[in-house]
Amino acid sequence: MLDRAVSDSAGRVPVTGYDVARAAGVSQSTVSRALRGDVRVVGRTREHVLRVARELGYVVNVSARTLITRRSATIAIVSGDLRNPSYPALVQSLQEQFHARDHRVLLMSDHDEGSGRFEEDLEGLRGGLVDGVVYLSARTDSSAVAELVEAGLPLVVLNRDVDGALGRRVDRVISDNVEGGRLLARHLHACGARRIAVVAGPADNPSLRRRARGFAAELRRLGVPLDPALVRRGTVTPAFGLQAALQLLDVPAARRPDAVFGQTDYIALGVLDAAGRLGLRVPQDLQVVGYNDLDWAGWSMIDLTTVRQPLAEMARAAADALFARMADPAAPPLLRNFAVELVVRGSTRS
Amino acid sequence: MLDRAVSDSAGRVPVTGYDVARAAGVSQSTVSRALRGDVRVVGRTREHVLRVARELGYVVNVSARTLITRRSATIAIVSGDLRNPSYPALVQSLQEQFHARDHRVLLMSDHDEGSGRFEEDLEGLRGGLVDGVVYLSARTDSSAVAELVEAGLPLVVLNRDVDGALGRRVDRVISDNVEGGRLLARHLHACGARRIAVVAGPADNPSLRRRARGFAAELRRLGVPLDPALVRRGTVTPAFGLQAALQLLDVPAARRPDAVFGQTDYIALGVLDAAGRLGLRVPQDLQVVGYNDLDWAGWSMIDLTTVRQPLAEMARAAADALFARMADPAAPPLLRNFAVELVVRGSTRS
DNA sequence: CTGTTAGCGCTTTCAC
DNA sequence: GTGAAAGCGCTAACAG
Repeated sequence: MLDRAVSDSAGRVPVTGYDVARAAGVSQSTVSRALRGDVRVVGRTREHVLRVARELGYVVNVSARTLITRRSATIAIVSGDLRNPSYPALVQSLQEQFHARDHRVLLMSDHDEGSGRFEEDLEGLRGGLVDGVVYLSARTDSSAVAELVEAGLPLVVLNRDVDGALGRRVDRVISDNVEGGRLLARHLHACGARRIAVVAGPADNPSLRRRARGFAAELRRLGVPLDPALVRRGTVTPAFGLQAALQLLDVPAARRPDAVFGQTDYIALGVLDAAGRLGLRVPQDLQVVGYNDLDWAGWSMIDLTTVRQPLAEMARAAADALFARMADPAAPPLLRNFAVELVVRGSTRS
Repeated sequence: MLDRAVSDSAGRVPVTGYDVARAAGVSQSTVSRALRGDVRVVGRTREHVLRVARELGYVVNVSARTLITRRSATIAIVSGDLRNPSYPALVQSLQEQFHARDHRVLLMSDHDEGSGRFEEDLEGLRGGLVDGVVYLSARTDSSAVAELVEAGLPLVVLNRDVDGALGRRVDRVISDNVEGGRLLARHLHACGARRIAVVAGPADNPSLRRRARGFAAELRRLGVPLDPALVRRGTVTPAFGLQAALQLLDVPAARRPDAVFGQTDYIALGVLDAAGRLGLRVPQDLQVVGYNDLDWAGWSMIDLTTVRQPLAEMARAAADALFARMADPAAPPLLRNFAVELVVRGSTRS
């Protein structure tokens, strides 16, 4: 009886299938079969093997299994900074979806844009680390996505529009940002807003751009075209929303906007803050709308009119799409565009 | 020349080190060395190998490497539901810490408590899937932690007190909840509060329990002991905070509390909401304090007095502790207890 | 410096 | 129904 003394980084001596086989008096392949519930193993043998395995504290080695089956049962989620409140709900929903399908989730963050570290990580993804990728970061640079698709890795882009030729080749699960923008424009107009300002996020974010397009187009159609002088562009943060709104609103009443569209709830929050600081009552003196219907948009102290995307269903659809892609790499690219919903609250006159 | 036609689930034909070796006219082990930057490979050879590897699109197979090195360069983070705002910031910080140390992050959620699925997942962790675990869920049941430690897996518990014998055997990075409770009690008392209510979370959460202990002890010391009739216990949600506060506050003014301690900001939010609905002015008619200093506690519409934990430093300490544990499994258990800080805002009279 | 060789622990033919 | 044997792709001795 060989005395195996190999230990891993934690100093543990791993129990292998051979150890179980020896203790159970069967062959290692029978252990493997028994543990995977192979029908060919007769009941008595199987139960015996399982008991011995449990007694020895045997756990199957994931790497060895992955190496031979070529399936890691792991999905990568490439997310933006979780402190940005757009991401956690989506990541959690995805995690639940994949968990329910017996897959693990590797969390990747792209925060180090341009540093080269991210590109390095992507390489890992191609090394059999994961069976598929859900990409939900708003990273402006699509080359990462392109590279992964090129490498043949199943990939679904979630909640992020993709421009150009790539957009037509990759699976996408998105919501109707153009319509969302239209809904807000129509609502604000119906509430009497006529001098409307926009606090926008980065120009290279395709989702925000579509949102803006729908918003502007609808206002034009309604006869109150957007005044370019009332558009501010910056980051998706309350801080920028505050700063931009202070600029826009701290002017003589006659020239002051009567409504502000914050392109995300996070921005709109800063706008609400600015209104408070300037003593403007919402919605009497100023109407405010956001986008996303984050958790806190419904809290009574915020009470923000906004647009809701069906995040949970989108996560489910993304998981479905990814598994479909894994099952059939040659299938035509899929596009699911979910309808959005206007959520009217106290920040507009309704 | 053998024509290899094995393909993985995505239909890709993987390029192996042997393919590179053949194309470069060297041995496979030289390829391995060159790619890992082994000093023994001469410059000329190395560059040649690297170029060929790049041309062929070679990526090292992670499973094979893990199988032999017994290090997956992956850390598991066991988190609670990311929609609970306590978690995202911590998860993100940890992700950054491990990323900076060239480790990946496997995200595990414990949401399915008691379903058996979670236990199943833990088994995976023992199968060489990860090199270590950071446990930051508030799951009441510590058996999972115990099991992992028992199995010899390096594990650090972050931001969560652990009771009993286990607590003395496991590495912990926490903050001083007792002191945090004291700080709030002292502050409320100094602000004139005398009839103080508490909206508490689950009784089996050790962190909240310590927080409560410090709070109650300090009030007692100050001569205004907590009235048990003014304590409500429930879930860590604004909804419960609202409901509990409505009960506590919707009474004749003489019997009404003049301050409420929401054991987390998330609860305190519901308390603020209740105050608003009952027409109570904060802080004139009612003072409110929370705990955690979440992102939104500082927004002007919330403006909540609370206690701040140094989350980023705690995440760094947790990563340090975990790597130390991986390096020396026999080291004595570590306990890092971070100081907390009172953040005074507009919800108390200061 | 480079090549040869022996596994890591498992799944999966192929025999019996 | 079970066992023997052949690798999966890589790292790490050990030779030379």
